Amino acid sequence: MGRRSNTDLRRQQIVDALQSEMAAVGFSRATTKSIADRAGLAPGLVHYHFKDKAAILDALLDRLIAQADARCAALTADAASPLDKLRGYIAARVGEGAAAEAEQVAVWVALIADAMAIPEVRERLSAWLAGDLKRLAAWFRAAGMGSPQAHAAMLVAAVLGSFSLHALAVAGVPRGYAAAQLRAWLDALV
Amino acid sequence: MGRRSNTDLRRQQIVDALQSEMAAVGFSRATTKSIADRAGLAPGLVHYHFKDKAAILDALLDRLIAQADARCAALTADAASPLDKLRGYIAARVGEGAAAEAEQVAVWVALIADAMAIPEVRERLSAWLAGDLKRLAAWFRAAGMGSPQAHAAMLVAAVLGSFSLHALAVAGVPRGYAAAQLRAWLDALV
Amino acid sequence: MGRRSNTDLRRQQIVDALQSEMAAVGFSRATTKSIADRAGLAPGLVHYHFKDKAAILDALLDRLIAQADARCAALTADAASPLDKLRGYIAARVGEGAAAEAEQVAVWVALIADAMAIPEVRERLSAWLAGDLKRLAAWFRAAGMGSPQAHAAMLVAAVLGSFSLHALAVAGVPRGYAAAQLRAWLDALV
Amino acid sequence: MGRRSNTDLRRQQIVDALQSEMAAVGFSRATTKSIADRAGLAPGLVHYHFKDKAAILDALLDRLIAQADARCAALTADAASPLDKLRGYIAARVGEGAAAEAEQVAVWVALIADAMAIPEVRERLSAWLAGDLKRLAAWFRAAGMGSPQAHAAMLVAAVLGSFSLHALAVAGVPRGYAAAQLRAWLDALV
DNA sequence: GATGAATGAGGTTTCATTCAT
DNA sequence: TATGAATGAAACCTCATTCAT
Repeated sequence: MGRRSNTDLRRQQIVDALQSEMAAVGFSRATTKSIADRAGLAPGLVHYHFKDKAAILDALLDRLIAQADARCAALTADAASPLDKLRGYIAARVGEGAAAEAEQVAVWVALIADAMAIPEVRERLSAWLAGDLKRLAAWFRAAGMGSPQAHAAMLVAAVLGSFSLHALAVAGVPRGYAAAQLRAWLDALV
Repeated sequence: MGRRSNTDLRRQQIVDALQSEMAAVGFSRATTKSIADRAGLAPGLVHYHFKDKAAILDALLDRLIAQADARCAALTADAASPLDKLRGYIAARVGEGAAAEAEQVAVWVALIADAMAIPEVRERLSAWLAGDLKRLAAWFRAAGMGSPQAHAAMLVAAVLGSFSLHALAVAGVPRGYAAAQLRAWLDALV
Repeated sequence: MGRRSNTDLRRQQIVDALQSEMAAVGFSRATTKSIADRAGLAPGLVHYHFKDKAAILDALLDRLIAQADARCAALTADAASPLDKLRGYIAARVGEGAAAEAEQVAVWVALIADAMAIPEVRERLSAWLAGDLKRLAAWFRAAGMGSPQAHAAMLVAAVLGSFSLHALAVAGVPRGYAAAQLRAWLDALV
Repeated sequence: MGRRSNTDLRRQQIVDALQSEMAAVGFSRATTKSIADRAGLAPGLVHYHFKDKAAILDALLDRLIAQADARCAALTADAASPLDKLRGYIAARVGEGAAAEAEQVAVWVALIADAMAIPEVRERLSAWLAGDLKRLAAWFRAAGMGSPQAHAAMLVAAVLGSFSLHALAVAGVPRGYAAAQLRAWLDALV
């Protein structure tokens, strides 16, 4: 008896819709109605499944971080050396199809800007990146390089910056430059 | 003979205020009232001096680009070699006091995110960065390096990314890492 | 032969829940969901058993009036004199455990306020109180007192007011003052 | 230069409108639109002058309490004895034209019900009534009567209850019964 | 130029009610 | 009977913009 719950599906749809909206117009320009429309749902339903707009953003952040972590884990798992782990990280972040979808890249850029205005988001992103930084620094150290933290910061910065450049669709940016350049930089450091 | 016009002063105050607001909450969360308050002016006055909110953003963009260009010009003007010009660029963008003020950095990050949603802003930023890219590529080429466009893109990406990292206040980022790392990268390229 | 109907139980549960909600937040702030939650039922079930929110209120009013009447009847039934009937009324309304439960008192106060906005409720309450008034006036008259209607009105007013005072949790109100004071007032009238 | 402020006038109008709305339908049924309509103002203007609905209620409470206090002060000021002060209090609360306007009485009844659901309102009302109670008890004591607190509570309860009875428009309630009855009760106590 | 009130569209959220299962 | 998702109207509030003074 009773009705089967489809909450998980609906939540996914709504989070998908927010992701698209954020890529297109950012978080504060995304309206609950535009999200509902994009998801093909009635406006009220959005708030049936999420307390408020911020909760959808939260769920999206969960997902993006999980995806990024998974991708990174997959590409560093069977790395033989710290150096290979670093290569895996680069591939995970800016390699083929890494952020192949322009949408995902745009979302990250929007997210970073919004993070500054929404404390909770800022803290989550900041903490997550700090974790990446720490892990990268450890690998740089294990690979016998000096100033591992500076290298780690540079690497993360380059990744984030390549997202911005991509999102802005700047003319004159060669295809696949980021992965190639970062790998070359890494090799030069050894 | 009437009073002296103070239009320029007022416009500056308003643009200053928008800059602070954008650094704090981004463009779409900045309200005309919050801008007016921060400028110490009455709300109505904002629209006397600017057609609408977008016009203030336009003026801010004018100023930010002019400042960045001026700084870059100053630090590359008397560079003897292409390599020194590149060093000048790095210093201009991430050197001591370059964007020393957290506010300016935050504004750039916000601007990039907003750019994706406001076509006019996106085109201006994109065109401006494309210009930087072109100039940098020319210098890389003149310095005898291969794939100058890729190097230029990497350099710009690293700069933008260091802004994001700074704006997010990520823990574990060493002070002044960006300038040092980019200079070392440049030297290694030679 | 189907299952045994539990409609009556369900209706009771729902009315109970509305009573609690009204005591806590009043009728218009009580939502069908909050009522369902408190009753431990699914939201949809509320409207299966009641046409709409107003119908639950109606049922609650039925019950509250019936309880109050029953209590009054019990305490005046074997009164020997009109004066004893009046004493019974006082005991029924403000005596030990009369509205001992803060919840019931709060519900009455909320009900009276809502009555002003919901014509049907107002008419029912008004008619019911008019009946009380009439009965009380008859007893006052039978006890040989002048201006029986005024006495009756005073008595009812004092009862209702003591509910308000109780619901507001005003400091400095002695325990059990209402019954004591009203009995003394009655004795003084003789 | 500039525009003369009319904030005080507007705030009064808005508070007036809320008072009427509350008398008619209570606080939670009063909508910002209905308040604006009644005040003859545009909806947005309400929020220009008040942060939110609760702020209007706050201002209304300020005014109602001030009016009630003023009336009480006026009628007890030149009382020769504690007993006369008590008579003044009764006149102030339920005397001729005291709450002559049905609207004011209805507002008080609505307010008491809402008080239970809005902590801030409850505390203000509760504290204010506690103050009345204290003052009344002092007068009863000064008049040489026993259990002054109980008498004070009874008096306040009777007043509040007479408001409820009035608001409900119960049939069979004699005109002016409250003042007469309470005066008689007071005399009998001596 | 300057002030601050006024407007009204639109955004977020709530919720009574309906309905598919 | 029962469940819980779905709907859409309406409530509250925000804010860019206009306008009277």
